[in-house]
Amino acid sequence: MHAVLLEHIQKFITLEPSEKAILDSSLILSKIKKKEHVLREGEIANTMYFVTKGCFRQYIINTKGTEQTLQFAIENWWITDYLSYHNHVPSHFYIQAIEDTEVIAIEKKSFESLLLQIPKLERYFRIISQKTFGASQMRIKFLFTMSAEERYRHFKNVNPDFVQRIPQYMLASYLDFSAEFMSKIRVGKV
Amino acid sequence: MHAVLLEHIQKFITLEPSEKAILDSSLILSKIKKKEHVLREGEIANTMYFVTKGCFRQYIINTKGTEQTLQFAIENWWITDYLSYHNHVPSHFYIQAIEDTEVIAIEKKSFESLLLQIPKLERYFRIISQKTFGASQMRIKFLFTMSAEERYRHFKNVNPDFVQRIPQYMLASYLDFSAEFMSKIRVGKV
DNA sequence: ATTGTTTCTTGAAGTAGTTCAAGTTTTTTG
DNA sequence: CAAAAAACTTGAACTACTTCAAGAAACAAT
Repeated sequence: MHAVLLEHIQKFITLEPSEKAILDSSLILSKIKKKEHVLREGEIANTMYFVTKGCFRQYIINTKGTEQTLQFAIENWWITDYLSYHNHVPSHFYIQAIEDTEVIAIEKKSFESLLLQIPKLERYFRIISQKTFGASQMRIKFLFTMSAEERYRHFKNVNPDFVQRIPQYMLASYLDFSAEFMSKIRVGKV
Repeated sequence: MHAVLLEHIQKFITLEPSEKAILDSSLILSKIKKKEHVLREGEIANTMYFVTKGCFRQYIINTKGTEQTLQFAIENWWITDYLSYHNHVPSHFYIQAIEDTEVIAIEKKSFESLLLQIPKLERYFRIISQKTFGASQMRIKFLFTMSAEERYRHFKNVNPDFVQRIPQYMLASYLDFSAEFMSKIRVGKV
């Protein structure tokens, strides 16, 4: 039923049939329409989302009133504001669907009870969050060492399909330059 | 014996006396002299470090030959290159002591066997790596939204003692501006 | 104490990117 | 298929930072 998540989990741990059944019965698939938010600045994040189809983005609104995307979450990614989630503090971020998106949403309460029922899941989440942090380190490395154009070319090489799929101004802000500069890079006027 | 780590772990999970004993017997404290490296670019990270005293930094050498610090690890922080660690690929980073430093170093093998003996530790590492990732998201937010001077003032407000403790050029690169510009910010010539 | 090494400072010149404002194209929606 | 909304483009003026080169200060080691 929740085949996508189950497969992802089983890349890292092995589940008994009984555990799969528990998982299956405690997860709810939910559909989020394009442009809908699942988290806004100031709210406390108490849900984790696993994207099975579509795409979320995490963004902020800066002092100039411009949106800046900090992260995308496509198929097979978990997303939430972990700091708000763990520390019960208001979030600095918005999380929004940028396409019609299907997710498995888990509330903190059900998440904790799921971990009690299937302690092995702690391992799964431990491994993926360590890897996610590792990816975030690489992201900072790229931001520090590459020019705007290099960041764009590199991102496009690694994610050719994804680049086609999203508004270019969102990608520009994710790569930390302006929408106008993105336009110039793409035309080659830089 | 390894009181610092034990305390840190017990902020998140509760250990039985027997589990504490296992932990205690399987951990080794090690001392790293100032400027010594525990990881170099190209090597595969297969050790995790928990800093009990002193300070590590993770850095790269950019195309101009300048060192750029991506992260500091002080007391109570775990550090390694998680991407290299999990994927068995050569690291992009250096990890170096910037003071005489005491760490608990755990090799991948002993780490895995420790997790088998005390599965509860999965939970501990799950929680701290989620929080660490959360912190990394905030770091990217600050890099995106604040000017160089704002980043410096903010960092100094949050970590007044730490700023005193490290070479300013390392902090400059961590905040993503040049050592010269740091100097000008501090004097107020900007 | 003296020498070498590391870190910090200063100013002048340069540049990779931003900002603004306006127009154009593409996509979405009733 | 119109009309509205969203996304993209363009050029000109600007600026927050970098780079370079050289000297000064602080620190460490014999």
